[in-house]
Amino acid sequence: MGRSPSRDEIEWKKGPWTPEEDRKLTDYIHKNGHRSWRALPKLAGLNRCGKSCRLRWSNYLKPGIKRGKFSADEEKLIISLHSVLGNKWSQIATHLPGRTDNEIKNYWNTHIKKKLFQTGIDPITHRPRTDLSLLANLSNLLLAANILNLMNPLDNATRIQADAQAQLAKIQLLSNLLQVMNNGSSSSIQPLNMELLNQLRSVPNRDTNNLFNQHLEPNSQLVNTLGYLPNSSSQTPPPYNFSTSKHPDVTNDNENIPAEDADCYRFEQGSSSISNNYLNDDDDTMNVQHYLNTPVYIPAFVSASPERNMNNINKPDTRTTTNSSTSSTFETTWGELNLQDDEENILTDKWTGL
DNA sequence: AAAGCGTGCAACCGCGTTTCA
DNA sequence: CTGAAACGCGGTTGCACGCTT
Repeated sequence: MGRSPSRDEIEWKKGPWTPEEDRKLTDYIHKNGHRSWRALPKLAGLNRCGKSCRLRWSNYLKPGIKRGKFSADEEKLIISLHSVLGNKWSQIATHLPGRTDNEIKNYWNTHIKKKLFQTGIDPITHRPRTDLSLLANLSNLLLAANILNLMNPLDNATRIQADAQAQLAKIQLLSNLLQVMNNGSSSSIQPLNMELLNQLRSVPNRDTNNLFNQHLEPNSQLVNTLGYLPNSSSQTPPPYNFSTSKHPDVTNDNENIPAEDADCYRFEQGSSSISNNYLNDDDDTMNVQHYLNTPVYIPAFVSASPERNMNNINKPDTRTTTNSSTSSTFETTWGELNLQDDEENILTDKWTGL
């Protein structure tokens, strides 16, 4: 619908508010409230349109508005909420006391969006970027790493830098490749994957643990930022996406399954031990049946993905995990989840493993 | 020192929705 | 019921500020 501005409104003052105008507006609203924004400017002695007054009040002058830097928790919350609500800034703002929709929107556009993009996450879909330019950049990174290694094999500093760069490139590339390849998809992308995969294998790696053969920890930065691990295998994010992470209290002590191959851990009711607890390839998806209607302990970022009902997650438990190969630490919040009968197919259909 | 450039954010604009006479 | 006015929301703009060249 909309309404074209009347002649009077064109005359209103625009631009930044002066302290004097702020004082007039605040004084007036404290004394009289703001029943009619349209009538307010005249009554308050302001040469501003009602809309401008409303915006100034609700975004800046209203008591209780929190100014300043967003905390890490607030940032996480914004990202989580955005993954569910999209650009519904006013709805997001209702979950952040003291923050306005405008402030959250600005923070998203100037900080978070950029941060996610640099981390390789599409800020719109909240899934890893799989666009060709990104893959091309990674390809260049790998090439650079190769060149650095070849240029000066005896120079320790250069070698360390090249190794670090190669490691980074591998992690990013492998992560993206897996997402693209899991797509089951597009024949045009597959040859590119193979080419990049070969590049990946060709990068020299002086570590005794060849990264390519290691089991990757989930991208901790991504997980901590998003609260869940996104997956690009479908148009909409899948309800589940198992990671290789494990609860620190759990040791995989049976069936000769290497701990790093276990993807999902189940606590026996009334016991701290685990059994029949792994899902590490397609055949193991059958084991899902054993999980039905029993508590399953999985990372909360799995269970808290957008489609799931958050109420199903019990006993949140945040633990710090150390990646032994990189000595890096990251926090994962675990939760107990009761799978329902009708969720079996979701698990088996969406399960994607290395 | 100054021009150019990038960044962050307050404020504006346009349009959809709700309210009310 | 209808249409104008008011409100609310999301996208965009423009300016101040800081950094780089």
